[in-house]
Amino acid sequence: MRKKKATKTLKGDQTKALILETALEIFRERGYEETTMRAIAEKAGVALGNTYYYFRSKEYLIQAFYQRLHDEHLAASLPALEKKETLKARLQAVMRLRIDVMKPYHQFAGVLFKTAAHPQSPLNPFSDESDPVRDQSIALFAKVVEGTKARIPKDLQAELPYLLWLYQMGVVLFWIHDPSPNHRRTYRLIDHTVDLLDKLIHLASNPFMRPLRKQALRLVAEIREALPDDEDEEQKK
Amino acid sequence: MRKKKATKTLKGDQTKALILETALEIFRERGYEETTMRAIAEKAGVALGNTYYYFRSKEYLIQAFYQRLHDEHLAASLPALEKKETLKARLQAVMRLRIDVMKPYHQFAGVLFKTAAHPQSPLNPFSDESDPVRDQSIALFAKVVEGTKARIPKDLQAELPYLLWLYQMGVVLFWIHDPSPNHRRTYRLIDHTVDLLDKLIHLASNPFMRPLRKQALRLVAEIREALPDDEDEEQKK
DNA sequence: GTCTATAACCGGATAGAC
DNA sequence: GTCTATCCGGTTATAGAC
Repeated sequence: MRKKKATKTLKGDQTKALILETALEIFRERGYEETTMRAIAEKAGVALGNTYYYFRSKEYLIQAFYQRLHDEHLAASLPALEKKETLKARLQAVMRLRIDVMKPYHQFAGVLFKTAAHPQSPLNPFSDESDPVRDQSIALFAKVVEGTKARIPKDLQAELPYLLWLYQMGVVLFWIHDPSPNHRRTYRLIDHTVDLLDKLIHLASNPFMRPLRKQALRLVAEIREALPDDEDEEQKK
Repeated sequence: MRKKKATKTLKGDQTKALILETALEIFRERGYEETTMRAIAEKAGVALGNTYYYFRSKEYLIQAFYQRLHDEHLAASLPALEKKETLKARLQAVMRLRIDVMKPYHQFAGVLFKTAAHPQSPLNPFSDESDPVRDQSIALFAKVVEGTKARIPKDLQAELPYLLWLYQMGVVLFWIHDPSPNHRRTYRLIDHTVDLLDKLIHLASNPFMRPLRKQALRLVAEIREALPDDEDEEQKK
């Protein structure tokens, strides 16, 4: 009995993985909109209905993709972080790796933000605590901050990972719109903004800035707390 | 001959307006996704094909809505600006009016951001110079800045309207996710961020901050210049 | 140039049999 | 868990009327 269940789960996992791989493959080739669920099913050798058995909608394929992106990003970042000491170098490395990892999906990635910005979407990065990717991603930035010797005030240090995650979203948004060859502009943007952010963080850490910093951080905390749940409003669908 | 053409155009405009009104009405009631093109046509008393004659797709209805939002916002802002002198008061008034104007469309507005964030969408506020709404919207913030006596350095003054427009987008994004009754949280967010922004602008205007300010503004200029055209990459569709 | 009516296509999603 | 059949709605096409 136990055995049987185990095998079945395994088989299910395999099919699910197969469908996801196939989908991502076609997404890379043709983009998201141009890829039909029927095409995915056919190429994966399963029935249309079966893809819906594993992924409730086409959008859920993106969610799975999201998780995988993070896994790759994390795997690439950890060794890089071991070699860097300063906040600036660590942040720059992690941000650049994010783009490296996403590179093969540039044209497909536009859809990411499209659905991510939709409050009612399961992909919305702000709500849906059910979605752990966001927290994992913020945790990565916590690692970036923790590993430095920089003397950052506690209050700022606490919110910094979240703020850097937001910053990352901004950079990705830029990257999606960046048509320059090899995404040169995005890499340049990262270098410049990291430099600037580093300076700003040090400026904000100055005791002279304490009142302003406190006010700004209170605001950030408010925003964080306000956002996570909008599930209540619209129960339907 | 001339007469005829004029009359016909007029009639066309009326029909177009009728379709848009009807669409917005149903959008307000049922939301965007739940509103079918067939329902719009039926309620407006026109044939399905006719709605496509005036609006190339369902998304283009949103674009028209966008323009109308701005018109209303502008009309509400101008008189308000005449009564305010300080940058802080002017900015606060304009931001609050933005939410006032959008209020009836709260649940529908989620789609705005969804499509707006998509690089390939005609609604993307960054590309598509064909879309004049963005420039008009930035121009409104230019008015907000110009009308004050605050001694803001020229370089910052030049970019400030754009930056405030970005800030507005952030606030709207927050509002879309804000389920609090009467959007109280969004109004509070506006009050707090306006206060903070006011302080930051004055801080950035300090001669002591000149190098950092210059660096930040160079960055902003770079971003502005990089974004506006991604039409080239994807010609298809 | 504006509009109707109707049918058809296409692709996301669902139902229900096996 | 997998399949086939079907629905539903955005979109297109056609053919013709004012």
